[in-house]
Amino acid sequence: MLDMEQKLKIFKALSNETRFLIFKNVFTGGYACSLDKKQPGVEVNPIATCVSTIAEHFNFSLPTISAHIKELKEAKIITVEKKGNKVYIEPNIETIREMAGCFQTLVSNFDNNRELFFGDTLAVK
Amino acid sequence: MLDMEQKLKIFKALSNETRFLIFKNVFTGGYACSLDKKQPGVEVNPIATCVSTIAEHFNFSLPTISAHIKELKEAKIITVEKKGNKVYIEPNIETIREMAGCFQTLVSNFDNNRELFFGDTLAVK
DNA sequence: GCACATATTAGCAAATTAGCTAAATAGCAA
DNA sequence: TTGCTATTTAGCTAATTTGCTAATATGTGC
Repeated sequence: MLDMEQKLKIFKALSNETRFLIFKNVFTGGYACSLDKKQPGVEVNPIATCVSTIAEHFNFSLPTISAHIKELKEAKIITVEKKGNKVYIEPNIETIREMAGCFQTLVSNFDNNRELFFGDTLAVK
Repeated sequence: MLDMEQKLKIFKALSNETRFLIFKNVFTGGYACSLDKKQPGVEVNPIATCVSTIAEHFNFSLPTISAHIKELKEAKIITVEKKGNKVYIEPNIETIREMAGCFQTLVSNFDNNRELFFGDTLAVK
């Protein structure tokens, strides 16, 4: 279970547009690591990518993107794995699964309380 | 569907501890409006509360809490309704339902892609 | 070793956020 | 009207965040 401190980190990490876009692309596999194109034999998760590849997609400096990635890592939204002189970034789906569960629990409890109190159900639009 | 701008607002609103605690208490009905205790006949949602009642639970000034509530309102996490000279705060469950859906979609797509690619399923811990 | 590629760290400036008090607004009620 | 309650706005300071460049690892390959 995610404690409050961890949830706050996750919300903060995802509240910045640049970090949100990195998150989006890491999770939906929007990038391929340009280095892997040059070294097709290297064994990595096919949706992993690396810092400089992500940075190519933004008009920000590499250190800036590196710092954003660090924050996503500390929020446990992504994991990083160093191979050679590259750092591969991978989605941490378990954290997202937990977030889905937290929000869903809130919704279920709310609907259930409503039914208990009012004896009705709230129509979902 | 929540667009990116709206999602960023929601994440930012929930990234601050004070706002997170207000959110938590509004959604789980932790508070009763002290004013309603004095006027038991008034017709309000039983889990609604008002700004000064929420502020009683924090060691911050009323204007500070008011500003936090405004940010939760602009993120559409809560709704506010003015009745007389009081502002009642209610949870906006639809936004939370959408968030649950967004995270769940991400998880489902991820698991599905994994199955398509690797032919396996990821055990949920 | 030397050059090159990848990434992080350090140090700085600008912008934003989060808190405060005082003042203003708005509704209720004597 | 006057006073009281509830809330917001204005103006301010301190802290945090987000960006940069320059410098510093760290790993690869000649």
